[in-house]
Amino acid sequence: MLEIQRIRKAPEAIIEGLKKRGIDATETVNTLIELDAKRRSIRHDLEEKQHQSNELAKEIGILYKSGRGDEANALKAQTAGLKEAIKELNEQVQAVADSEHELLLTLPNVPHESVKAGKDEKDNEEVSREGEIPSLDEHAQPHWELAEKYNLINFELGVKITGAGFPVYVNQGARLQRAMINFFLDENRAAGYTEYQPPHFVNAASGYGTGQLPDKEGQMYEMPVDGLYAIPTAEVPITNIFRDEIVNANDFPIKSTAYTPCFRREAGSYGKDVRGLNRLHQFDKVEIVTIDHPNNSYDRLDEMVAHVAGLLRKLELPFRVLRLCGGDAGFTSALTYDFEVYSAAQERWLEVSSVSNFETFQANRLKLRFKDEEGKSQLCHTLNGSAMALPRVLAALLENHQQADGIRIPEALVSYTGFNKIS
RNA sequence: GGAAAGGUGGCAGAGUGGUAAUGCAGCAGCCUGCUAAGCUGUGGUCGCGAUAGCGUCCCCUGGGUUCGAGUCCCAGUCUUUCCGCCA
Repeated sequence: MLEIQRIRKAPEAIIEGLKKRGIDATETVNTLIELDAKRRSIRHDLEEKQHQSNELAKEIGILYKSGRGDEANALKAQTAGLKEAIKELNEQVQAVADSEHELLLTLPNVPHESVKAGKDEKDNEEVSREGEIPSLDEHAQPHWELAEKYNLINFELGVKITGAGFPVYVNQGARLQRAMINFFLDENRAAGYTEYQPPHFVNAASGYGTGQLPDKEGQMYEMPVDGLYAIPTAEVPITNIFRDEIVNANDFPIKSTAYTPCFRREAGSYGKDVRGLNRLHQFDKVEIVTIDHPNNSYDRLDEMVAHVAGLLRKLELPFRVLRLCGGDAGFTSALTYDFEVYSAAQERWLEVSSVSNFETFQANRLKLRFKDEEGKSQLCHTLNGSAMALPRVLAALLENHQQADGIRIPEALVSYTGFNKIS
């Protein structure tokens, strides 16, 4: 959620920035400014009346104490009108604040200056590319065939137990999953991230805190009896650790990592892209979350990007980094870098990680702040990224490292898997 | 699931109708041969204001009673303890 103060201060900059997303926010911004002015003016009146009322109550108290009940009763008569006015103003201010808030929620984050205007993924900019795309022979198979051939993943079994999109990993497939989780967590920990094991269900307040609610409600699995939601990413429980907190500026940067399964309904996505591991209802992911001072958040973003690149390098996967254009970036993001690994057998790029700086957009809803040098509360910047999402890494691993007699496990993973080849 | 007790500032902890004691911690300043010291100041929020300052709201949440609510009433919620069930 954008800060109303920021809109009030520089409405033109907001409107200009949002144009990169292909949004004309002129009307919304103008309405917001009107509502904001109205709210503050009513509030001013309200506070004045409340002040009068407080003063009167105080006087009445003093009069009673000194035994001058008659005078007190005379004053009491004056309070009736004030009370009425306060009640009414209160309702007015609430109504204006509600519509202001509602409107504010419709505005996405303003893109960073480096973000190009654009409509969709075709307008994303490639900022770097690394690793060699293997030239596979004609017998090269996509991962869903490899998974079956080597009995790594059983999709049908998942359908029997639960439903489509809930695969069962078996044997070396299961061990590889466990190995990757440990590998990623160890790497993240070595890079200074504190490891967490958070709940896999969250309450509604946490859903609102990170912005899954109210807009993406249909994307989460929900347990209405208990009012809980299955997490779509570890970002939700991890970031909400810091909800309503005033963190110590000396602790910056606050770096956290967690492995969790992720649950997504993926309502409305069908077709080719859902084949195999490309789109699942339950998958494993190791997430990194960073909280930092506004002055340092972009340095931190670069660090996180470098860290994720290091992971892919160790997995010996060819990848490219994209800076998402305005139209393709997420609602809450100011700047997002996507990592895509080339899937040789599918002959296309697969998104394996996404690293974003949300600036204050998330912190504003979370009320996540720190005390600046002057002792004033200021919103933190939050960033997060996947490091990494397992299914597509697994897919790329299987496809890119396939050989005639099996699948080669990259060096860095061998001590985790306990085997260097899938056969 | 049953019963009881209880949610007060970063923490501890008073306050049963008159507008949030006190201690500790943190921060800022001052002082200093009593040195694991002393003194002073310092909660959050939003609004007005250039600063100083002024005001509003905040004692789990939402309602209610009252001139006035941390305190009384109603509803909800969470925590703790005991019992039951249980990996």
